[in-house]
Amino acid sequence: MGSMTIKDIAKLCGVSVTTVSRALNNYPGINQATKEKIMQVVSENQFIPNNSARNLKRLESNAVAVLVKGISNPFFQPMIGVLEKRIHERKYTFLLQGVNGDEDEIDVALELVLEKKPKGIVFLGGYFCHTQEKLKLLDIPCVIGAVGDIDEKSGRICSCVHVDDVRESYKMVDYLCRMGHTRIAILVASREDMSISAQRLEGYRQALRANGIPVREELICYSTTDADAYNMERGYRDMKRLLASGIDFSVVYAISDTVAVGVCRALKEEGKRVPEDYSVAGFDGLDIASYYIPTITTVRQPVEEMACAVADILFDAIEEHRPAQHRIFEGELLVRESSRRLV
Amino acid sequence: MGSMTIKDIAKLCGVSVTTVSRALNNYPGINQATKEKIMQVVSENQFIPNNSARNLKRLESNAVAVLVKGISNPFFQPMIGVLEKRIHERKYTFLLQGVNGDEDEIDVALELVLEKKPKGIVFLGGYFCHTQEKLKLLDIPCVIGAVGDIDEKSGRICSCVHVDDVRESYKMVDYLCRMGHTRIAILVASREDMSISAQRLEGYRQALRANGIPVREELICYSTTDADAYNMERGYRDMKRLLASGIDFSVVYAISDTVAVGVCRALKEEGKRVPEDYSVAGFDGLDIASYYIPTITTVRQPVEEMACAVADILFDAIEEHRPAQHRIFEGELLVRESSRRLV
DNA sequence: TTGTAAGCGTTATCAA
DNA sequence: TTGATAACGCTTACAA
Repeated sequence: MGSMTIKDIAKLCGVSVTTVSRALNNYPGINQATKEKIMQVVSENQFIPNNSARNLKRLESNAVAVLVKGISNPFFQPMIGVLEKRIHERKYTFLLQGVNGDEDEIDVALELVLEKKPKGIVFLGGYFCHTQEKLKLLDIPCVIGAVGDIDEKSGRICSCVHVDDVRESYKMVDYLCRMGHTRIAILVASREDMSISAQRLEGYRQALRANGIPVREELICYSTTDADAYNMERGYRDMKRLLASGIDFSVVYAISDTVAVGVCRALKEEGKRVPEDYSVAGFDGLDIASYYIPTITTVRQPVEEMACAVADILFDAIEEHRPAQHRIFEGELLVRESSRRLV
Repeated sequence: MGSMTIKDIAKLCGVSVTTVSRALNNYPGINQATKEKIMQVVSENQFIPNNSARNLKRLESNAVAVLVKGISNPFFQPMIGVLEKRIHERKYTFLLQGVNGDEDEIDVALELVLEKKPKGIVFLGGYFCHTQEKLKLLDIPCVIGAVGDIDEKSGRICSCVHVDDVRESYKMVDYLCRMGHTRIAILVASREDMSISAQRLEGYRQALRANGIPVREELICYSTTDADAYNMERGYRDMKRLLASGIDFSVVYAISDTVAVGVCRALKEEGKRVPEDYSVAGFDGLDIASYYIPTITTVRQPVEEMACAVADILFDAIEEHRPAQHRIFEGELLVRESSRRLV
């Protein structure tokens, strides 16, 4: 049978729809006995309230939405976990929604706001270059997590939490230089990328310059596609290509730890030892970087702390009406087995 | 200003709401000029239709929902990717929703059905032991992906696509036995688990029996918590514990490849070589298993094919009204560097 | 080709 | 403590 409505329940209980609604929503000022009776009929008939009708009528909800572009990115997994926990602790409903690669996250958010009326939104992933005008339309507290810099004007509307990708990347490359490396290959995303990949590349350039090492374009290896720029296969493929090219280098710095894993495997298969023949470095500080053999030198982003900050800032804005905040976290250079001093 | 409605647009254009609705929904029988004018006003004012109102009124949508319990499980990532692609190809809207660990997936689905009226649902993850009664309430085509066996009666209502976890696990353990191993440690989920972990353990028991090897309870290592039963840290921790216990074994069979990674790392740190000192085997056939050093012996589940089957079965049910189907896929034993014959 | 008006299932307002 | 009733923003007969 085509699912019950609140009216059917009202009829079955011999009360009005208002009373049923009150029972359903735990409103005060309703007779305990009436309420119990209603709730029993509700569960006997497995009645489920229609959320569309609720959302349509309700002026506000108690939800916080998390929109993730690239939900398969392992970097976001601990973030999502922490966010879920925090949001629940604060007695909000946690709304997780994936954003397709070809969708505009703000458009998705705008629809969501009309539909579900969340109290706040967290954006994870994506590029995030939106006009302030569009951001203003959102009109509820927003925090962007771990997407690198956003432009200054937008920053007054949206909070953001991230590491300084240029600086952290600089840290890594500077370390490699100090270890005596001068021919440092880097695996970045596509040439068109304007996001974290571009920033990490900028850090690379700055560090080389600061160490008096010329930037050699042939050592910058761009991904041909944007889709798989961050996976193991990509690192594997490009590493094999790099080795075959005969280009000389002593260390490979990969845009992410997953790519670094592919790099290590390719080296292994070509009979090269890490770090004896080539050093390898990654970025992010994923679990796999510390469980791989060899463990992989990386820059750890403090994901859990960052996720906590995202939540705190959002709730500050929701509950205390605090203005947008920007928190930049310090990454941690983790020197591990995959890199060594060049003698 | 508090967001426009279709009425405002109608007023601005000097037409009725019906006409606006027609323009918005690409209905036939509307003057091209009127339509263009309306669409211009719509975009000038950045009008966004309210989905709650739409869903409330509409008798059906064109969406297919994918509900994932444990969205961070790397096993589901390629599945989700393929599903998204297939669903889009068929011109359906792809709805991805996470289900919290403590939520009942059917309850979530029931709400969703009322709210969004999808044409079909895919369930990934979770345990899936629901009464047929409850499943019947859903009343739209459902496919359960990769969750192992569901009980027979439910099977008439829901389709399912999976590998035979008992048989595949048997395959792995039988292989290990044939390689001369008799002391095979296994890392499974918690004692209470009734899902894939229990089935893989059953396959282990059967294979040992078939090979005339007694099942030794001390070689069965249960996870203390259910939450992290499948991650690297868990494998690492339990492996260290197992080594410290002094229990004798020649191979460790982990419930998943991620756990196997943790196992390998722990062995490495204790100065043990894989496979010379201990063999290691995993399950699932994740990318990392083929990129790890050593590459990890595993049973590959044909995820992409399985995801395609999920989609095909669902669309068969939606468009051709075909009854529930069950497809059991064959896993593939991948013998790799992490295991060896015991001499 | 366009408009009028009746719902969709709920919550909010007000009165009883 | 309860109930009538008017919205919420949209789609869809049906009428013009």
